[in-house]
Amino acid sequence: MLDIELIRRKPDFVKERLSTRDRELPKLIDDVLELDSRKRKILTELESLRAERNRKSKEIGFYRKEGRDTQALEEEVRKLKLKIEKLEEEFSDIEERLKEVLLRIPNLPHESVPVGENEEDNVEIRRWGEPPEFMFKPRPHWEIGEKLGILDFAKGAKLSGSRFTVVRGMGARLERALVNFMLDLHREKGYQEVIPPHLVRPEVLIGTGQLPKFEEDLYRCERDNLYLIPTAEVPLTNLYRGEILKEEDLPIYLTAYTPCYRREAGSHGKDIRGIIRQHQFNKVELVKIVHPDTSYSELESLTADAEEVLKLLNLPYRVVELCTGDLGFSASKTYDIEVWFPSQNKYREISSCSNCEDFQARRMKTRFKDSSGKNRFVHTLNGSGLAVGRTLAAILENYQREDGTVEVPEVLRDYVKADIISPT
RNA sequence: GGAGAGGUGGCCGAGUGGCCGAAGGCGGCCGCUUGCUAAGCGGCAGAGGGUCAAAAGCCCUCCGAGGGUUCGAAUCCCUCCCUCUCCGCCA
Repeated sequence: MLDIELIRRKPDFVKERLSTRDRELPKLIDDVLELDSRKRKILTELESLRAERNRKSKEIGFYRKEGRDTQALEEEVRKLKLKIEKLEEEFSDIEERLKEVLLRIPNLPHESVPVGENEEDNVEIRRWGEPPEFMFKPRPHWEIGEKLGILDFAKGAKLSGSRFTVVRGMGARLERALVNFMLDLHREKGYQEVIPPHLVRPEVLIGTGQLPKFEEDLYRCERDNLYLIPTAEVPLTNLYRGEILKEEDLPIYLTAYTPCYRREAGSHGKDIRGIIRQHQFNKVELVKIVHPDTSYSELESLTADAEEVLKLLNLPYRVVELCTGDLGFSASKTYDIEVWFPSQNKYREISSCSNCEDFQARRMKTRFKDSSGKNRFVHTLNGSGLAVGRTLAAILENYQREDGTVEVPEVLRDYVKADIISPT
C-alpha cells in the first residue's frame, strides 16, 4: 500500500512514478485524493460531535452524583447520537471505498528502474557462464525426461489435468537433492530455515499484495476460507505481520522450501509442454525483513545468494533488471535471474528478486522501533533461491548427452548418490 | 466433533457501567547517586488518526473482530475468530 501522506503531499510525483508502469494508474490517484478529502471532512465533523457527546455524558455522571435532574441533557445526547450514527455510516462507506482503491494500486518503481513497457525493455545487467556447445541437436527437457522415465506427463494429466506432472525415480531424487542443496547453502549464508503453512488466511495474502487484485490466480479452499500459497514469500513475509520489532532484531533472513500453487489464469497456451509452467511446483524461497536504510544493498546480496546456486550448479545464466512496465505489483525494483535453455536457445526466468520497500510492511503493519523511539515500517525483500522444477529442467537440458543420459552436476552427486541419470 | 476456560499496552497482570487508555510488576529510555557489568533514587514512554505551515496544545478512535443495550461500555448482551485444557478421532 502506498503512503497516503505521500499521495497527499506529492500527488504529481506519485502519478508520474505510477504512469511509468501503466498510463491508466494516475486516475486512481485522483480517486484517492477525492475520497481522502471527503473522508477527512466528515471525520472532522464526526469527531467534534463525538467530543460533544463525550463531554455531555460525563456531565450527566457528575450531575447524577449531586442528585440533579439530567433528563434534558440525556435527551440532547440522544439526538447527538442519531447524528453521529448517520455520519459514521457515511464515513465508513467512504473509508471502505478508499481502502478498496488503495489496495489495488501497485508500488512505486524505484527511481533507478529503467522505464519501459514490457519484457522487451528489461535491461541485461550481467551474464555468467558459457552456454554449452553440443555436437548434436539438444533436446528439450520434456523429451529427455520422458525418455529417462523421470517425467510422466500422461500420469500427471490423468490425476489432475494439464500443467500437472508426475516426477519419478531419479527425477524425484534429483529434485529432492536440489531442495536440500539449496536449503543447506542458504542456511550457511545466514538464512533461518522455516517450514510454513501452505494454507493461509485472506488477510495474509492482502499483506503481501496477492489480494484483492489477483484472486483469479489463487487456489482457494472455500469451506475454510483459506488459500493455497502461490509462493513461500507469502507466509514468510507475513510471519511478523502486525508486530513492532526491535531495531536490533533486523535484519531477519528466512528461507523455506514449499510447493507453490498457481491457477495460471490467463497464461493459456504459454509453455504448454514441459515443466516450466505448472499449477504446482516446488520452490526454495528467500525472504529478508530489513531496516529501510539497507534494503537496496540487501537486494544486491539476496540476488547474489540466488545466483550462487546457479554458479555452483554450473548453469549459465544472466541477470536482468525489470523495467517499470514489467515490475510485479508489490515490487519497487526487481532483478530476474534467467537460466540458459539450450533447446529454446534462450534464457528463461528461474528466479525473481525484489525489494518491496515498505509497500508490504504497510499492508501488514510490520514495524520496528528505531533508535529515537519512533515506529517505522520495515522493508521486505523476496527472491527465489531457486524455482526447483525449472532448475531440474535446466539441468536436464544443459547436462544432457547424446545418448539421452544426463550427467549429475558435481555438487549434487553426494546428495543423489549417482553421477549419471540413465533410463530405468 | 463434544465439554470447559480464556483473549487487556513490548511481556506478565489487575480492572464487572462514568476522571480507566487502563493499577502493579518486568523489560525499555533519560537523569542522579555509589570507585567496577550490580544495586538504589527520580523522571519519561501504548498504537493509530484529525486539527495546525510546524511544534505545543486540543480532540477522536483502539482493551481479539463485528453488532447491540445505555446519556455513558474494557466492563452487560449477541455473533464470529483465535488460544489453552480434557474427551473423541487421527499421521
